[in-house]
Amino acid sequence: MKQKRPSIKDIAKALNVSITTISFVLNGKGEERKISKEVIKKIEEYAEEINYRPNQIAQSLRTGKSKILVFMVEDIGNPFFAKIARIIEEIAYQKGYKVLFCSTENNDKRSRELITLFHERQVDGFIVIPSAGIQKDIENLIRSDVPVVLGDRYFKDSPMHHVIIDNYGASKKGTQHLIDNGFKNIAFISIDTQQIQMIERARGYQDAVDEAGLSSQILELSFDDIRKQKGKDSVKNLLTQKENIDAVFFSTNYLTQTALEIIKDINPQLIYNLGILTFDDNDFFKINTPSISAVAQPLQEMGEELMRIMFKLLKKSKDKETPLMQTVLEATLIPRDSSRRNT
Amino acid sequence: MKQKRPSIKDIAKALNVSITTISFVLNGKGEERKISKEVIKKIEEYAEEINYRPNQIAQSLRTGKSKILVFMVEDIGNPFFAKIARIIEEIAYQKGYKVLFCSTENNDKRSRELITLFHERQVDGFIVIPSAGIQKDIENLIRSDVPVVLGDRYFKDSPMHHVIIDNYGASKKGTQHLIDNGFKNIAFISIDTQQIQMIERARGYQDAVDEAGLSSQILELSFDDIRKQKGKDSVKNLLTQKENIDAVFFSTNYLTQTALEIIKDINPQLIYNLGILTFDDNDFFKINTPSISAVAQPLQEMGEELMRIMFKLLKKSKDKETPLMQTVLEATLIPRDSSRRNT
DNA sequence: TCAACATAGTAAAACGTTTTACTATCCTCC
DNA sequence: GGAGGATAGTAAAACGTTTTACTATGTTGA
Repeated sequence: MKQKRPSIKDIAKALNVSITTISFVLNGKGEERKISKEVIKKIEEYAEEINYRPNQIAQSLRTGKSKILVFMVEDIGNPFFAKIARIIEEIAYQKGYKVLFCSTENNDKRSRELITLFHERQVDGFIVIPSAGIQKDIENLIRSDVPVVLGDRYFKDSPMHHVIIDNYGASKKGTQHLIDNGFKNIAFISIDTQQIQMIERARGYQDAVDEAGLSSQILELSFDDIRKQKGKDSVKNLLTQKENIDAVFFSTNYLTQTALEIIKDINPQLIYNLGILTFDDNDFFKINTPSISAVAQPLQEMGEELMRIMFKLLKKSKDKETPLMQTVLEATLIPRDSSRRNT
Repeated sequence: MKQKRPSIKDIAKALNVSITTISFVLNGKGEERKISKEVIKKIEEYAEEINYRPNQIAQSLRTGKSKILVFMVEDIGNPFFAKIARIIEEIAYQKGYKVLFCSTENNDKRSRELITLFHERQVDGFIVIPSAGIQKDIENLIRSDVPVVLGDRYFKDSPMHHVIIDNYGASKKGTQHLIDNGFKNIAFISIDTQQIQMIERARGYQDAVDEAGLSSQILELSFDDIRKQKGKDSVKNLLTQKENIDAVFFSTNYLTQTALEIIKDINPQLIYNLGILTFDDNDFFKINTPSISAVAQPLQEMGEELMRIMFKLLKKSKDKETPLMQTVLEATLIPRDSSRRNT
């Protein structure tokens, strides 16, 4: 026999106390509301005994809060995002929040739909890795007083809370590392996007190369072409036609992944003669032969920082203005074999 | 000015119709309940016009359904699970369900807590990759009439709906592949666990080796030790002390990952002289030098099948018994360089 | 003595739905 | 002319909380 979960009403009946009193006591307002010690004790003990848990849905209906956060990423199957997700999940659960994950596929339309969907279902807050074209939608969201924190990227002319890394600096540092190791013709392979983080990375590369008096070579692939023949051909062209290229800096992890495949395809030996550096570390870069040097983003800190800001926003009282919280973290260069020049 | 979302009440007021009528119409029961065409039309048009969306929380409170599913995995940061998560997410959203992901860390206590947590918050269904010791908890869950589907593993003496692969067959086939390629001393490295899928994999290996008249060598690491020095030392011992071992079959992807690191550590050349085969494919195995042969699980089908069963369960009427749904899928052997014997 | 206040609670509305049970009006048929 | 049935709805309870406004009783102090 499946008996239903006890509700406040059941406690009320059993103890012959009013629902109100119980609610006050269980919400820790017993003292404040002048409920006597005995009654408080009686209620707490009984609640414990029957293992009472408030019905979250009823609470949500009444309070308008759902205790659910949503984490919108490009692709939850991408280890970079999956790892951050893991960290966020952990912190959220500790504070009694649950996290919904969803993949936007970097697609504005889909992102918009998801935002609407979750906004309607009244999630309490959004942690978003935004696709490039949803600035307006996010602005609307914020205007309707929903806590939003952006990660990894932001919108240039729209001040929002965010946690990013110093992409320009990291990229410049990475490029410099290649230069220091004696590479002279460094190509930068990136995504054809208006996303600020990619632009910054390209800028960092450009400046480093310029300052060293070297020539630059930027290849931008479209997000959709990457895994298709077209994308592969572009990379192939870059690496084979221009024979002078001696190192490649990839602006993001999934590019590297595809490119390594292509490089292997072109010529298995090529990888040993090419300097390789990638943004975003990955467990496998360490294992690869040669191991791949990376500019690693501080995932743990990013997750923690995103959540710190989110909880600040969740706690803030409606009336008083919250100051803009924008954190810029530093990436770490992890030099491995692939960026060593073998003479 | 933030205006609140329209509710049924607002429509009622605007159109001068009762709440009941509106609810019927919007739930498609207009005809059935003999509401006139004009009223139906009027209500539908107005709802459209003001972009009315029912409040899911109120619906949940009333109906007891939350339209939320939970997907419990070992670690959402593990690409194997992240990929399945992605597939499940996709299907769920299409049907108007959302998915909560959570990581159990293969820890019974944590799993139990999560089950309780979500059960209390009345999620509509559980898709679980169970840790070994939570059979009782899952049984309880099922007893209280919550749809549950297990993935990847199951409990031997407890009939539940599940989607698994033929681990024994896949493992045997993999081992056989190594044997066919001329390896004579194949070690099997696995996890020290009672989980059925691991036991089956070990059995497949054992049988294949036995049938070929070769000697077997099984190393079981504890889940906790894998990333610690202790685990590394064990693997190192196996590979260096017993000089006769010429191939290694890893029972799961994160083992392979750690092991490749260790192998590289011991001697960068070793990897070329060792046959390597792993369970679970990964984008990087293809890229690695040498590329790593894998026994790949059909992620897409697993996800689809899990959801197919879940929706069957969600739809079923309480009274009639659902037959046990247990799907066994086949894994695919992907031979790559690491299982080729270089003489 | 009685106004004022503190104490220890409680009743009832509200959140936004769904659903059961009801009603008012008209029509038909004998 | 009125019983019975169809038509086209509606009122109100219910889901389980939170919260506002209220009350009954006792205590104090001038």
